[in-house]
Amino acid sequence: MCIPNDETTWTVSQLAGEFDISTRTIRFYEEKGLLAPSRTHGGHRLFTRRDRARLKLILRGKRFGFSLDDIADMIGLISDDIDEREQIRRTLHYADRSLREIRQRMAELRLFESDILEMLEKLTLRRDELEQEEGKDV
Amino acid sequence: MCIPNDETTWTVSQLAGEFDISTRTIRFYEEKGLLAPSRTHGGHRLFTRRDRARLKLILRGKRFGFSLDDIADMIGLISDDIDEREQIRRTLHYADRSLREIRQRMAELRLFESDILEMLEKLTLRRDELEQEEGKDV
DNA sequence: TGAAATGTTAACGTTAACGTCAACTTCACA
DNA sequence: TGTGAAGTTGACGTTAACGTTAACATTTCA
Repeated sequence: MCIPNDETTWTVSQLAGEFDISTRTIRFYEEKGLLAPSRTHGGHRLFTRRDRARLKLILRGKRFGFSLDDIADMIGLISDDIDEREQIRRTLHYADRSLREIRQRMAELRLFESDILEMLEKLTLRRDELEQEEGKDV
Repeated sequence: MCIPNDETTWTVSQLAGEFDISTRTIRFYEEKGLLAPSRTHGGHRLFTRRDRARLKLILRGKRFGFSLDDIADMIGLISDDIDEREQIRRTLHYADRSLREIRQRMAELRLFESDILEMLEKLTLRRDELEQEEGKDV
């Protein structure tokens, strides 16, 4: 009746290897409340498919210049002291903001692209100009 | 014969105000070689339309998580110790790389968007589920 | 089963990107 | 022409995001 639960798990170093970051980085994200992996009996971290997806999101956010605090807002901080409905409400709220932010960045990225293209064009022209001069001079 | 040169200039605080950054930030960018405004007789910085465009590019790059060193590569550091052709060659080289990088980010941004959308959808479902339960319980 | 690999927390170190004085100079304008 | 606003260069302070080391515990596998 239920979709069979995928019980695959990962260790810190496995995830660190996969995403090319240090284990320290992952632990740091947990310190900041961005991750909350479960533990083995001995206390070792155990990452589920859900934790992995969250890490992926964090790293993606980082690549766009969002601070860890920004990202915490976006994905909804893990707070044990509020109930699930409130948690969902918060996350939905920030998800909405995030979407707008992302679309804004998308537009900016296009501007950035055209800036670079323009620069490229001008420099190419200037280069050709210099080559002309050289042709005469030398 | 030539396009009339637009001689508009700006002071540090004018640009700082326009882009909502501190004058210190602008000076810092100059220290790093990212900007090279001309000076008045007295030594005050004077920004041309070109300098302003460069600053805009720097800030745009920053918003995508590029470090100042990355950006320096992208727009071509200002080095007096090489000639213009070499300068242009370098800048063209990095501009090319930058374009690829930018397009890569664009694709990632779309992934980011769909991640958030997916999360939004799931949470909305879960919320509705919770509301159903509450309807029964209370 | 025992030892090498991998994990843990705690604490201090590092670096990029500025913020914040201080002491002084230049600019704009009444 | 003088005075307040704005600018200048040091120099040191701060913060986010980890790196690094130490001292110890747990896992894994021959």
